[in-house]
This record gives sequence, C-alpha cells and structure tokens, in this order.
Amino acid sequence: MAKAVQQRTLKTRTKLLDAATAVIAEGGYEALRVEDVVKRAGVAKGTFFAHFKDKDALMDHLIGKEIDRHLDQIAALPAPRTSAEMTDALMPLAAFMSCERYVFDVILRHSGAAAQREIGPIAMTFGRHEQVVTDWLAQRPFRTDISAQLQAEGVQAFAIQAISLMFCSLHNSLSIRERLQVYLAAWLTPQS
Amino acid sequence: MAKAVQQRTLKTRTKLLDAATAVIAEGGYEALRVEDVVKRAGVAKGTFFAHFKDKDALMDHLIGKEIDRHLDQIAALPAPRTSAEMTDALMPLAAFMSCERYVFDVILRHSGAAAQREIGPIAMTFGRHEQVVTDWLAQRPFRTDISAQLQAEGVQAFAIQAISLMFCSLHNSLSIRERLQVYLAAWLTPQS
DNA sequence: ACCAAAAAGTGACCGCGGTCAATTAAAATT
DNA sequence: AATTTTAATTGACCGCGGTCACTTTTTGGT
Repeated sequence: MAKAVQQRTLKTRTKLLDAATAVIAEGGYEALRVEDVVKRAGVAKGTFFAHFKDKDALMDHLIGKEIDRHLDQIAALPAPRTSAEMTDALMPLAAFMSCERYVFDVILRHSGAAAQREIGPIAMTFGRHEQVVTDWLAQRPFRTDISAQLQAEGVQAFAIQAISLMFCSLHNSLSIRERLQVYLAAWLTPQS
Repeated sequence: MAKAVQQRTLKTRTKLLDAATAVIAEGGYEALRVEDVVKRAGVAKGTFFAHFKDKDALMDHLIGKEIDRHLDQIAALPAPRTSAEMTDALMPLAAFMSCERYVFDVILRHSGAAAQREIGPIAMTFGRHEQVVTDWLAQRPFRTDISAQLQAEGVQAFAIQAISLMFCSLHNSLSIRERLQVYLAAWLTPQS
C-alpha cells in the first residue's frame, strides 16, 4: 500500500489553495471564479475538480480553516463568568461569519452533513464549537435545570439568529453583539 | 397613468406560475429548470426573466405562498397553553420547511432582506410568523422576565435549529418535533 | 382609422460550474 | 531497462442561469 498519493498531488493542491487564497484576498469570497483560480495556479480546469468535488467543497475547506483559527483563540480563553463575557468571547467568530452574506450562506449550507461520511470542515467546526461552549457551561453553570449540552445548542442557535437578523433590514437596529447579548442573557440566566 | 399592466402580462405570469407548479409537482423544487418551465409555459426564456428577477425570485414566490398557507392555518388556531401545544401548532410548517434540503436553503437565504425595498414573500412570512407567536405569548405568558417579542424571536431561532439538526448526521437521533419540544420547554418555561 | 410611443416578448448569445474520454507522468512488475 | 499498471492531468464539451439588441403587440393621441 505505502504511499498512494504522489508529491505531485500535494504540490498541485497547494498551488490551487494558494491561488484561491490570493483571489479571495483581491475580491472576497463571493467573487471567486474557479476559472480564475486554475488560471492563477497554472493548471487545467479538470484538475481542480479532481482535487475538490465542487466549488462549494473549496469554500468549505477555506472557510472551515478560518473558523478553526477563531475557535483556537476561543478555546484558549478562560471560561466566561457572565453572559456578557460569553458574548464578547464569541464575537470575533461571529464577525467573520458575517463578513459576507455569501460566506454566511455557505456556512449554513455546510453546518450539517447529510451523511456521516460527508462531514466537512465547517460541519466539524460546529461540533467543536458546541464542545467548547459545553465545557464552559460545565465549569460555570448559568442555569441548572437543563444540560450544558442543551444550553450550548441554544447558544449556537442564538448566534445564528443574531447574525441572520443583522442581514435583515427589518431588524437591523441592533448590532450582532447587542442582540447576542440580549439572547444569551435570556437563555442562560432566566429570571423566572 | 391608468393601467400600466396589460392583461397579456397577467396571462403570461399565470402561465409561468402554472408551469412551474407542474414541474415542481413532478420532480420537486430542486429539480426545477427554468428552461423546462418556459418550454411548458410556451414562452421564450427572456420572458421568464422579465417576470422574475432570477430563478430564486420564483422560488421565493412559490415557497413564500406555501408558507403563507401554513401560517393561515396556524393563525386560526387558539393560543397554545403549553410549550408542547406550541410545538404541535408549529410542526406542519416545520415539516414543509424541511421537505427538501434545497427548500430549507432557499428559505434561509431569503429569510432576511438586505434592503427595505427588497423584502420578498419569504421575508414577509418571517415577520408574520413572529407576529403570530408574539400574539400567542402576549395572551398566555410563559415567562415574564422578557418581552413576548423576544420570546418569539427565540422560538424562531429554535425552530430553525431543530430543522438544521435534522439535516445533520451528527444529531439525527431526535425528530424535529422531539427536539423542538425540548427547546421550547427550556426557552419558554425555564425552571431556575 | 392612422401613427408614434411604450410595453411585452423573443432567441441567439454569454459566463461559469462541472464532466469525461483521451493523454501524460509516475510507480510496480518482469 | 523494458513493460504493464495505476494515478494525475488535460481541455474540449455540456447544462443551465441570465442578458440584451431586436421584433411584435398594445395603447393613447390626433
């Protein structure tokens, strides 16, 4: 069996990823065209699709990597003691997720994988995110009537909602931070 | 000024919508091709795009209409007295929203409109949904430490989350109903 | 009834994601 | 070293959403 992958493959993949990163640096995620990427990488179009199932898979990879970077930062933080602290801790990630409408759409599309086999980078980060928040909540329980895991799922749901409403003209009076703060307070420290 | 729209226009529009409905009835939303629709309607391709900004606008219209139908049913219901009753009341809508992965994606993409002018049918239904739930909550408060409006926003966030996780292999042990039931109980009737 | 202006409709064309039979390069076998 | 086998790459091609200069139809004014 040994090495089934050739170095050539890795080199091509690196060229493609570097080219994609450069294209995105110039025009953002939405403006990325596969044809631009392959031209820049100096390979044929078909080669791209031998490395990535489709354009979405490339986005999944790149955006997933970026989310992971933010999660590294978040995981290194001490467990927040209040819902306000938790809001602050989650904000950098939320800011990235909302940097482009297209990026947010890609994230939502990939947040859950239909089949066990197809769990991609972004879906992985959602699992990781849930774990990080669950660990926080296990350390410093905000409310005790429901499990930390359930609370973490709620935190995720509210983060999505806060970002969604930021893109909505009917509800854009509050910033993501302000809205998330209100949600988390109501969810993690109910007063009745 | 008088009538700027000709009957011809309405007739063509009807033909397009009927054709689209027929195509969807045969192969579902995801399989809809604009070319099939115009062929069936007996008009040219360009005509389609004179009536709908793009394919997404057609989907927005058709799916929005379907959601509205469900909201009519829901609005006619008496205000639920428990979170379990609310879950039951919302389930038919949730079932439609999750009938196809593609449909759910379209709904998420259109749930908020970027500009005030561009509020489409689906975005309207989200406003209406929020209003219906807010009215319920105002009648029979579940918790009183936060506003009915805020509670309604949370209900929406959890409904989305419950559907999302149904499409996710990592979390598909529970049905939408079971998961939504747990969420709403924790959100509307916290015990601490 | 006639004509000019406005509205509606047409279809060849383009952009771009994605495919696949053919080609080339690398590894395995003799 | 020559040959077979397997992996990687290529680019012409396709499908389908979307555009636009042009034609046809309707309308409103005279």
